[in-house]
Amino acid sequence: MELDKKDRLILEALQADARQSLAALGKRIGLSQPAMSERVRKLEDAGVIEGYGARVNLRAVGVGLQAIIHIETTHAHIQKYVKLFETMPEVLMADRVTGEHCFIVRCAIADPADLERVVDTLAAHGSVTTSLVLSSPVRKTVTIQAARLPVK
Amino acid sequence: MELDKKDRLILEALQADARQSLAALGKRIGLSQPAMSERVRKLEDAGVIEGYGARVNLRAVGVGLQAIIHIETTHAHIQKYVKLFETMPEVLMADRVTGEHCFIVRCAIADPADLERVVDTLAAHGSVTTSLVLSSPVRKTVTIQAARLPVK
DNA sequence: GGTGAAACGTGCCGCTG
DNA sequence: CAGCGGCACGTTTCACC
Repeated sequence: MELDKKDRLILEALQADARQSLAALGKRIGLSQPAMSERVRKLEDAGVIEGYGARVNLRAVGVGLQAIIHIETTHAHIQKYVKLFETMPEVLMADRVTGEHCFIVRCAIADPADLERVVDTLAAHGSVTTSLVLSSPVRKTVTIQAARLPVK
Repeated sequence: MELDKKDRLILEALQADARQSLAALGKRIGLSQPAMSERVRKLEDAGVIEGYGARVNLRAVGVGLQAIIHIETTHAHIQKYVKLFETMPEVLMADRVTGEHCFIVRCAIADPADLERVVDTLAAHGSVTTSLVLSSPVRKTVTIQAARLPVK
């Protein structure tokens, strides 16, 4: 789908606040409410907008810390890891990457015992290197998905 | 703020779809619409909900690839890097971490030339190690913020 | 829980390329 | 003539009491 200037403005505005009304959105962009409705629907149908999410403060749901864990393993274990990630609520994001590591995994950690458990679990089929997140100077909006909220 | 079971359900539901109506939300949770309205407002005021964002398909906005770049530098350059990140639209996320690296940075890349430019820029005050993202088996919802959408 | 106000979806018409 | 935006209407949803 081809995006024009107004589509980009709409995406910007919806990322800043996805719950604003179509009328407000229209006012900001310079379009009527029905026109906005139409454009947003098209962006959704074309898959440009994949959905809308709330940005939840992780500290408020008991996640005091995040860890970025690098995993090195052999090709034979790749699929096992993918399945493992899916069962772990602490795993916020897992990327398969090029380079000496196979996966880079971001985890939500409640406390040191939690971290230990996560590291031990992930070390099952490979070796792990753990970095703790001290601060996140840039964070262009990470939301964790509903079903995976770590249970407190 | 203390979250009860229903608050957690609300957070889940809003992360799955932030644009659903309060009435629909209430039906799902088992609360009246005014009660929902009140709860959501409190979650917002308490900072548990930090905002609402659209999840945008990065490919649709011209980002074909992501790279995770590790930066090693000396303490004197930390602040310079933070400022640098903020000026770079390609930087989606930057975390300061413990371990041998100082920063782990996730970048949105349009094409190889773009990657080269980003790497060169980031290598200004330290040394970088680049990993390309092949796939993201788990991605509990990353949205990039409006103002930083890479211009195509 | 109820009520006034605001938002949403739809159908129709006019403009423009 | 096709695509897109504006206007007006009925319906739903919201905020406040």
